[in-house]
Amino acid sequence: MGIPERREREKEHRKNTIIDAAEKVFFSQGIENPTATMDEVAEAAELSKGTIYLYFKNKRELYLAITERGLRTLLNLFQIAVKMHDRGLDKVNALGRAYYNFAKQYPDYYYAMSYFDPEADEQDMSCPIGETCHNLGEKALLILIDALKQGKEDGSIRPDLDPSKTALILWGQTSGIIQLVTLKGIHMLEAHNLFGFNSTEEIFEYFFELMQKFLIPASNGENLT
Amino acid sequence: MGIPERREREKEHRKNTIIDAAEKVFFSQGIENPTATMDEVAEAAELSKGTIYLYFKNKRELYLAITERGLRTLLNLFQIAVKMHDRGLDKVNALGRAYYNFAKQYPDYYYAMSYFDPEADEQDMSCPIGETCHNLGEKALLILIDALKQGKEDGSIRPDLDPSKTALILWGQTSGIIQLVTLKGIHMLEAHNLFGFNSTEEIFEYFFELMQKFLIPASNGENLT
DNA sequence: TCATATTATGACTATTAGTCATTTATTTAA
DNA sequence: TTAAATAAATGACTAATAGTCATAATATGA
Repeated sequence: MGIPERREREKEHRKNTIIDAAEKVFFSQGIENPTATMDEVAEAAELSKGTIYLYFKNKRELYLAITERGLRTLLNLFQIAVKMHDRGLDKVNALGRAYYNFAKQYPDYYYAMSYFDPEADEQDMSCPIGETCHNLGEKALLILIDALKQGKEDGSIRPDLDPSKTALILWGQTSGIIQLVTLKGIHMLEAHNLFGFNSTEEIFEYFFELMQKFLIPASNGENLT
Repeated sequence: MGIPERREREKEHRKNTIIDAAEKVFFSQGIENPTATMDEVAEAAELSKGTIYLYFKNKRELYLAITERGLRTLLNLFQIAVKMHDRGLDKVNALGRAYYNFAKQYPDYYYAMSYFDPEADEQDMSCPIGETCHNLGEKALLILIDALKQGKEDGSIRPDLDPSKTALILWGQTSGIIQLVTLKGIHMLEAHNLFGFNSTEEIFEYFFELMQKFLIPASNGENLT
């Protein structure tokens, strides 16, 4: 009874072939190639267009499949990052850096991902790939929450911080900074001579310093809900 | 010789009519109606499609014109916000709140704007409207920089902060949080019972508290470049 | 009133996402 | 081995829509 299983494997393999082709096409000609067509994807995959639609409901779903790959990559980096450190604070730091490095190393994936969430409507979520993406995003956030929890326990992070709330804030802030540095403001930054920064890396380091100061236990501890 | 002037005025007026129509069409059916067509815009404007293209180079430029309106609205709110307060710190606070309120009050404009920057490529910038948007964004940032400068002078903000750098960081962080709260994570937030928050407003308030703590002069002043 | 310049029109073209009747390949069972 | 049944693949086709352009309508000025 191995035939259905083999078929399933082959199906999965073909799916991946198509995603490979889609990445080639979507990522070519600079980021977010707006002229990428399904015909091009089909040609790159050496399949007919109809076949593509046998494996993916529509273009958007194919795009989501790329997003999923990006999320898996990021999650991997997160898992490595937390393993490399012992104290909670160091883990949180490493997670932030991992996020930034991911955006720099895989700008295409990052770009795809940054389009996933904002556009995430019911339609997106109602397909299996959409759900998977959602779950991967949650997993990443959970890693951050755990690191914060651990930091409270080992004393490297202020005891008055709520891990969930703080994780959410950190996530939002960090995303914002990364987006500013990597996508948006390249023109703006250059026009302003980087706002006094010598490099985009320095912007992120500065931000990091601030986060650090916020996370560590204060000598004159004040309370935050 | 008043005829050319009148013509110019009429042209401007017609342009606005078209933008009005475009807003009606683009903003209908929930945010980012992907089925909004130029034919619909033409019909809403009671003009033929060809005429639309007499006033706007393409769909993207029409979309940018909406973005411009959003930016002008935000800039107005910023100008009001700084006028309402005396101390630099209070101005900075008010600016953050103005940004958040803008996103809540004009979600469609906010959505349009959040697509302006990420997609801003050479093409966008090479048209007059794109440049105008760029300049409006810069103006907004300058208001924030000025507020920070003033805060340093009047002692309400830590003297060791660099206004430009800090403004950039604040801008990025705040955008990230607002995006998280207003666009992205609605599903995620709800799935997690708001991560311990009782409302999205509370998330923003929490964030705000943190910012406050970061901005005010520390009793045991540490140095930040 | 006529010639010129400006503004408006909508039928038309080009592009591309998505479909579906038909063909090809594989599996099953007699 | 072969024929029926099932699954996978094809590509010509349809529908939708951004953008064009030859033509028409309107306003201006002499």
